[in-house]
Formats: sequence, structure tokens, C-alpha cells
Amino acid sequence: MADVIAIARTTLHDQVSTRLRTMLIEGVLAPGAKLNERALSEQLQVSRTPLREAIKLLAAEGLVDLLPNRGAVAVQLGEADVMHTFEVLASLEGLSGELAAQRIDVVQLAELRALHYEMLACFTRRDLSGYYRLNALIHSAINVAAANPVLTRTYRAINARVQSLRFRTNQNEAKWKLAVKEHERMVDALTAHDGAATRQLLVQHLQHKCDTVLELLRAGEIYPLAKAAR
Amino acid sequence: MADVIAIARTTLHDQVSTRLRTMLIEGVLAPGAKLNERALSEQLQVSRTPLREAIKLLAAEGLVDLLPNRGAVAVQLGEADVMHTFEVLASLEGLSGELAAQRIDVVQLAELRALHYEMLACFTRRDLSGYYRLNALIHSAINVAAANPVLTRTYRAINARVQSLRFRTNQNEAKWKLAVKEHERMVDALTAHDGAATRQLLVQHLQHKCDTVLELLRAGEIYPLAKAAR
DNA sequence: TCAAGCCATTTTGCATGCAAAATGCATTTC
DNA sequence: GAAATGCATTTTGCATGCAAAATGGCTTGA
Repeated sequence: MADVIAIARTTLHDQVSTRLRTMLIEGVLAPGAKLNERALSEQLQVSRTPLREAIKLLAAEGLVDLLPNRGAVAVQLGEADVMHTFEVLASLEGLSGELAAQRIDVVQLAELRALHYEMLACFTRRDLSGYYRLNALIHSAINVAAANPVLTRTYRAINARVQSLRFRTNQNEAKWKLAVKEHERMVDALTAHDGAATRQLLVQHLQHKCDTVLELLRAGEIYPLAKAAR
Repeated sequence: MADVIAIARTTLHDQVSTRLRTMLIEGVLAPGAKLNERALSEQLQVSRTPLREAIKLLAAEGLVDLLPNRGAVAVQLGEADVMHTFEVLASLEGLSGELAAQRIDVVQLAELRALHYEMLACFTRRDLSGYYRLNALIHSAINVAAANPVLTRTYRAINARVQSLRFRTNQNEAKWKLAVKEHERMVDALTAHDGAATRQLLVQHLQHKCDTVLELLRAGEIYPLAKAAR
């Protein structure tokens, strides 16, 4: 009876925070929108207490801003915010790659390669949503191979802040092709257990992603209007 | 009347979380200790609601573990946890140094050098607590020069987890000397605006710090007994 | 003597209530 | 007519109350 996982006993504020997080990432709660406690508590069918606890949590993760006595607001990232966030993300992703290159085993490597081929299939079919899904899975696999839970948690938390933007970027053909190429090199570097190369590739990859997001942000295709003073 | 700062209006849960954080870092709430809501609310003279909100926040920062229906426990880091945390910290500190090397201006550089000399003074007097204070200030100055608030926030949050351990490490002479030497090289690298070198030095510096902490942990000088199952 | 089961107490989790602050609107004043 | 002021409503922040879960000690039975 080894490895019997404890039955999932989740608290209400935990469920609420998860729910709110996806709402924020998917844009159901648009950037800049106020989080009205009463409205949300009615919508989610919970009292305000666990809701407030969840909001505090999201504030700690940087997904919402807390204005004293005036509630919470979904963060609206400006160009500088995006650049700062991606700088940190790239560094963490780089670390993740470096550690993964050192620690990844043959089974993980095989699975990674399999995911990569699936991604190639999506690319060939121009299946963007499938591509995104596999992209996330591949990142996750690398993260797991890095075998550092602190890193995983930190990356997750920060990534959530820009996840909603990454969602909306619609790759153009050239960029997409480049991204696939970069992925290919990444898998090679991991296979060779070349930490420095993997790091370099991932940092670069994130940099490109940041550029894409910034372009769209500047084109005004993400927010209807420029962010107000923050 | 420019730059009149708005009067500090702070919420109760914010004050409580700050208070609890220092209690955790300073070891008033020892690692492994349960955080009894009623006891704490009486001690801090607040009701349980803001206290609970603060605890959720600390849980998000990784300073306490949340056990469903069984409350919160001050984290007790094992060797693996310490290594994982320092891996991430080193990476962030490296990024901080790299960015600082690119962005630091002459005024900041001068201030940094001044702090460094102050630190040398403390070292010469074998004033450990002053040394720690200046160490923190120097790190902070580098962080500010890096000009990335996301990085600053992230570093702060993760650093808090090991801050209590760093507090207790009592440098031996050789290590202390080495640390001072490393600091000297850092200042040089920053002056030369050499990002790669600064990064390298800071990563190495953190690695040494990690070793020191691990040594003390293994010697059992930090926790009275090895951590229980977590 | 020891273990298992049961009950009392404690503790957490959530809902609700109330006061202070903020917001919106109408009225007043110049 | 525009700005300022006052009031009603809304909203946030915190305290308290109550139910479910956990903890600890006790009894009972072998």
C-alpha cells in the first residue's frame, strides 16, 4: 500500500483562489477590473471570508493589486512591467534548463522528445491551441526534470502574471517557425546534458516571447486602452 | 508641494503579516511550531479574521505550511529545501548583479563603494552584526540598481525563507575573509559594468553562503533536532 | 498492561453582522 | 452654469458566532 496519495481535501479559500486565478488568466476578470467582493461571493456561492483570503493570496502572487479600503483590482501590466516580469522569468527558465540538463534521466528525456514530436505535429497542422498546450507541457517537463520544487513554485507564480498575455499572442508564421526551431535545439542541448547551452536557449526563447508580447501590447491589441497611472 | 507622500494608511492584516514575518525570521516562532490562531490573535490583539488573512499570505510566501483543518506551521527547512531555495536565490541574485552592472549609474556606484568601505570597517573591528547590516544594505543597493521591481519582490519573498538561517550562521574567520574578498571583486565588476562577471561572482557568493548554512544545519546547530516528516 | 473505541474539549473553517471608509448623487452656493 | 458641500448608498475591513473537524484523555475490554 505504498504511495497511496491522501484523499484530496481542499479548503474553500483554496478552491476560490484557484478559480479566481484562472478567471484572471483567461481574462474573464479583465485587467484593471475591480474585484467586487459581494458580487464575486454571490457568483462563486461562497461567503466573503474565504473569498477575501483568496484575494489576499492572489495579491501576494502579484495577480491583483490591493488598494487599502478600496478593494482589489486585476493587474494591468504596462510595457515596463512586462519587461521586468520576462527578465525574471527568463532567468528562472534558464536555471530550470540548466538544472534539467544536469539532472534529466533517459525516461524523462524520451518523454520530452515525444512531446516535442507531438508539438511538431501541431505545428504542421497549424493547430495553435494544441501547440500552446504542448508548449506548456514541455516547459512543465523541463521544470520537473530540474527537480527543484522552489523553482517550480516561483516560476508558476510569476508566469501566472503574464500568462493571460501569452495566451493572446498570435504567432506569425516566421516567429512560430523560429520558436519550433528553438525547441529543437533545446531538446538537443538537454540530450547532450549541456547546461550552459540549454540555459542560453531558454533565455533566448523567453526573450523572443517577450518581444512578441510587447509588440502586441504596443499595437494595442491586448488592452483596449493604455493603462492608467499605476 | 511636490512629492508629498500620502499618509501611511495600512490595513490590519498587513501589519499582522509584517509582524508575523519578523517573528518567523527572528525565530520567535520557531521552525516547526504551530501557529495557534486564538493564541496569536490574543497576543497581537487582533481578531482572527485579519490574522488568518495574514497567515494565508505567509503561506503564499512559503514561510508557513498550511495543513487543511489543522492550521499553519512555521516551515522547517531540510537540507534539500535549503539547497533548492539557494539555487533559486543564487540565480535571482545573479540576474540582479547582471542587470545592475548594466544599469548602475555613477552615484549609485559611489554609494555602493561607500557601503563597501563601511563593511570593511566592520570586518576590521570584527563587528559581525554591523557586517550583516551592511551586507544587507549592499545587496539592497545592487537590487535597486538592477531596477526591476518584480525581481526585487521575488527575491525578497524567497530570501525570507532562509533569512532566519542566514541570521544564525556564525562565520569562521577564513569564510568571512573570503566573503569580504568576494565583495571586493563584486564592486570591481560592477564598476567595470561587467555583467557576466558580476553574475558569476554573486552566484558563487550565494553558493558559499549555502554551504555555510548547510554545514550548520548538518551540525545540528540550527535546529535542536532533525526535521520530522513533512 | 496495552490497545481500541468513545466522549469532551479544543481548534479550525466559514458565515454573518456591524462599523468605518469610500462612492455617487442631489442640492446648494457663488 | 460650475464647483463645492452634504447625505444616502455601497463597499470594504474587522469582529464574532457557529458548525465541522481534530486532539487528547478516559474508559472498557481483552
